[in-house]
Amino acid sequence: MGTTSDLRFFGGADAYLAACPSRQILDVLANKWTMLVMGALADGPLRFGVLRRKLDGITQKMLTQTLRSLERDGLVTRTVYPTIPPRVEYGSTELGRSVSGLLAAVKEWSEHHIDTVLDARAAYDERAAQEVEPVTA
Amino acid sequence: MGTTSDLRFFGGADAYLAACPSRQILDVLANKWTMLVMGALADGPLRFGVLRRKLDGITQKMLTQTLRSLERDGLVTRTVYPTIPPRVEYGSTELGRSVSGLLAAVKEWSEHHIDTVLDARAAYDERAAQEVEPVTA
DNA sequence: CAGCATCCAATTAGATACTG
DNA sequence: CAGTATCTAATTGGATGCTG
Repeated sequence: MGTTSDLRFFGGADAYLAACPSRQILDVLANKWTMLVMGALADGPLRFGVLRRKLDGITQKMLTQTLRSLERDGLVTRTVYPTIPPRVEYGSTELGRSVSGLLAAVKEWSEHHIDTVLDARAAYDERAAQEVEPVTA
Repeated sequence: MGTTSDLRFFGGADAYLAACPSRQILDVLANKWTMLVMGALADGPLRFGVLRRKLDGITQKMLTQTLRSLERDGLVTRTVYPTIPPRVEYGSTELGRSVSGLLAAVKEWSEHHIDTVLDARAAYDERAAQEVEPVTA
């Protein structure tokens, strides 16, 4: 590791500190739609409409908003083909690909462990219910 | 891989589907405070007050709320020592440890790439500014 | 098709006061 | 110390209508 050109926070970024800029991008990444969008784009570029159908439940507003945010932060590219009707493709940048794997891992963990989580949740809720309502006998 | 006892969604969980339960835990994980809390607990148990000071900027309310949610989902343990004043320790469960590494990776990515992101953001904003205000000459 | 603008409902988060 | 409870401010998100 030689010298780098940008040392603003080199080696000093700490997301535990509220004022650290890394919190800004962590906020963007720590978002349900960001996780799913980056995961969907990891395999290659997709058109807006395809993305919207893939991310079941997302509204047009949220998808646009999420994509703009990711584009602004250099994680996603936006390519407009001036056809009629317009056609817009979104793809992952190299920077984006460097993080999409991490986000996909979280998504996959969720899919693999949801049953265990649901069991824990049910057990917790039942325990809580017994404590407030020890009446029955 | 033999048979498992819980097949509710075995092999079928898909976070892209709005109705898939995995979305529920993804929502919990895809949260700034969850990322930081799980990261902080990855190295070992911590007391409430220590956690609060470590996670700069978190309010007592948000910390309690986040910890309760993680405890409910089986990612975090809560141990109360009935001393005076009370002492409560939070630690990662085995399930929690299986995901905290993934979350820590996202946090670390943020710390390592924040400068690049900030540059991209500045460039994007400048471009946007020029487009609306081509006046100056 | 891929948006933007607007209005409004709902959720979330902060501040503050109080407790075992 | 480690909370709970409450009130309010701010943000988010959904629905709808319009446009190049």
